[in-house]
Amino acid sequence: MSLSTAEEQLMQFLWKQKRAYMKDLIEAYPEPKPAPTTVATLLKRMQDKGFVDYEQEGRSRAYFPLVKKQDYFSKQVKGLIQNFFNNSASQFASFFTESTDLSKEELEDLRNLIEAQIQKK
Amino acid sequence: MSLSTAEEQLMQFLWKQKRAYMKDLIEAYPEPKPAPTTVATLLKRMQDKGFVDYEQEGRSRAYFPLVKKQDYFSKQVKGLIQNFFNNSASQFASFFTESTDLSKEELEDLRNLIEAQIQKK
DNA sequence: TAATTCATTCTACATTTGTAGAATTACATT
DNA sequence: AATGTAATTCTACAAATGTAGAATGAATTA
Repeated sequence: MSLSTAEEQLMQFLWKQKRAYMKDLIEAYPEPKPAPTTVATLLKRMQDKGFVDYEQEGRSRAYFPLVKKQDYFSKQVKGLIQNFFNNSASQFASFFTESTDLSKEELEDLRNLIEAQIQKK
Repeated sequence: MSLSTAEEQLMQFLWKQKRAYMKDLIEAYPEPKPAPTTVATLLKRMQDKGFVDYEQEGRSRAYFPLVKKQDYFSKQVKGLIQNFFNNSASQFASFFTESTDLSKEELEDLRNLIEAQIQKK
């Protein structure tokens, strides 16, 4: 089960805020903001899908993510690699570094990082 | 406009075959294969979305992709980077190399590749 | 206390997606 | 020519998604 586009957007706000009330979530949206009922529906569905939960806190609810952004993200990338690179992460990596326009500094940082990883092996 | 999951799967077959008849596409599916009408519907929708076209070839049609796999893929990655790394490709890259479990050889290949890119700048 | 505000639930409805039957057409084969 | 077979079009329908009004409840404030 995964998130739809609208749900994912909302999830982003939730990841950023860690814990949020309806009010905060609506505020996070750019204009034109959705109706509170819309957000409520999305939250409900996301809860059914197991991505968020809430804690009743006095009058209203404090919503929070159940899934870590990192984990969700990893799954996305894994999916992409599977679909487009026949599951080869390294093939993905080379395509990525070639097609993305990284600056010299960024490339150097990246090289150092990889260097460090090689050392570990 | 982007492809739905089912459409994307079909697109993968089309990218692999470059040019294909209905028959070939259905063959590409694993069991249980979808009904021909299902594939036809998907192709129609993909055509409306501008992702495929066909050439009438005698009795039947030769379908072919209008969008390159690379381009489509790039857009996907760009979207991910935007959503999860605030548009920083280098941040994405480091997260990627850390979280993916590349072998020593793969890492070395990657380093060399990056090294070569740095030289170019 | 009455009026206002905010969150939540219920209900609803249009659009998109996944899937395919029925009918039609056009060739392929007997 | 008669029949089988594959491709296409039309139609349909259930599920998922995007969006929100109406109603309700509860807290806030005038």
